[in-house]
Amino acid sequence: MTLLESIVKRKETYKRGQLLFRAGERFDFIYAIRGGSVKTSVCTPDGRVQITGFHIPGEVLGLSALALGQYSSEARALETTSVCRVEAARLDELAQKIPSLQYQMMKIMSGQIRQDEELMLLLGRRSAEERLAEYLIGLSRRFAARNFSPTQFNLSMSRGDIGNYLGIAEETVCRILTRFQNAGMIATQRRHVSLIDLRQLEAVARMKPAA
Amino acid sequence: MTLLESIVKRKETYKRGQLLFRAGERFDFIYAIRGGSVKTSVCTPDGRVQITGFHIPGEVLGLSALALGQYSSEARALETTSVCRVEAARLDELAQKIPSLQYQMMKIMSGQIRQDEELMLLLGRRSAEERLAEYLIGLSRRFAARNFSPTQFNLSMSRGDIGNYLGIAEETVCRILTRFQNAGMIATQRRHVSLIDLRQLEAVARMKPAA
DNA sequence: GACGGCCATTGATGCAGATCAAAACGCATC
DNA sequence: GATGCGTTTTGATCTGCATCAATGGCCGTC
Repeated sequence: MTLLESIVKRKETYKRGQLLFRAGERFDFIYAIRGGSVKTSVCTPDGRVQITGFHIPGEVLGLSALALGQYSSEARALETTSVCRVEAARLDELAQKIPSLQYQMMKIMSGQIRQDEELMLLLGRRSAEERLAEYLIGLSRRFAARNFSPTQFNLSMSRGDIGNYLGIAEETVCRILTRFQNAGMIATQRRHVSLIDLRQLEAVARMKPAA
Repeated sequence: MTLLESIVKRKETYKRGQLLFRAGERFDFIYAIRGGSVKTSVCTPDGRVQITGFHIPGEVLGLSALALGQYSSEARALETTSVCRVEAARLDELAQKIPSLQYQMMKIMSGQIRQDEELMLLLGRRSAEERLAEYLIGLSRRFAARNFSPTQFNLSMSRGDIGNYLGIAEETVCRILTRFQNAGMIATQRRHVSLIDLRQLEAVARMKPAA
């Protein structure tokens, strides 16, 4: 990633709500996020949408387009976001020059698959409370990894987005957040969240009898 | 894939229920399925399981292990299955000799990501009936691609497996299959399925108001 | 060919979470 | 600082599907 960045200097910024790419479009670029955040989503022919991920700086978007030469999902900025854009056509060239690049890309994709598997597990087998607890913990970890506070952060996505991502209704997200708050596990005010009792949150995320 | 097969001749066979690899194990091999079928699954610390895919001949397993050097999921034969096993350690060597190999692998992974996104859409946003209809249609397509009958086939997985994969209960799978049968869309007897009215099935898979 | 285990099917009941409805709040614009 | 819109929150009701329970069918084993 940092490697890519050092090679290709093409930067772009997107404002909240702007599209980076949409599903079906020709695969021209991969995107490395430098600042801000992005959501990716897929949709059914009849218009229902599933958000497949929220992406923060340091992550790479667009590689799933490789197989068919067109993007499989759409990507939209959640806030003002700056990216580093790399022409897909130049990737082959670059890979020739930098042998480790292809390996890096494979690692990224491999990691994406792993992450998707986790999400499937979440969507298929867990209660709404577990999903939300897991979600908050996951965010906390990701922020920690970027040297931000793991216990105090701002959500760049709406309750509706969170619900969609987790496969639950917007209202249920609110209700459960309230429940967590009453239990003294978190505090929220609008999009700002404080995780107060991470241990208890983890207990919620991992409880329930076996299947 | 065929490329791989031509290079590395290491073949193995597994009987119904045998493990190819399990989650957390060191990443030693990738597997190309030659005959039979395999299910892959991930699980929560507390033992709940989510099946992430059913795999048929021509498909490659294990690439998601690349990122962390260990398998993220487990793979188990659904019936007698023969595979072509390639040492992970040799992949780098091979990639040096055959430039297109890495590209092929990336394509496979990219395709896997795409497929996972579809499954997430399925798990997150669709009713049990739609899921099952979609599932049958998907199987039909895959069989057709391998020059098997797209309307008559045997399921190598149990109702329980199907339910787990689709995020619904075993009993619900049965009930809906019965419903489809009563509606004249399919006929089932035990693991043999005939798709009678594919058009109607497609209608079920894609209906319902938008979100 | 009878026993035992697994898988499939069907029925009855309960609940988590969707959906519908409406109020309260924050934020941007004028 | 009033207006209006999008977001969040809370309440009431409804329902799809899980869960519990029981029976029946198939297949392998002795």
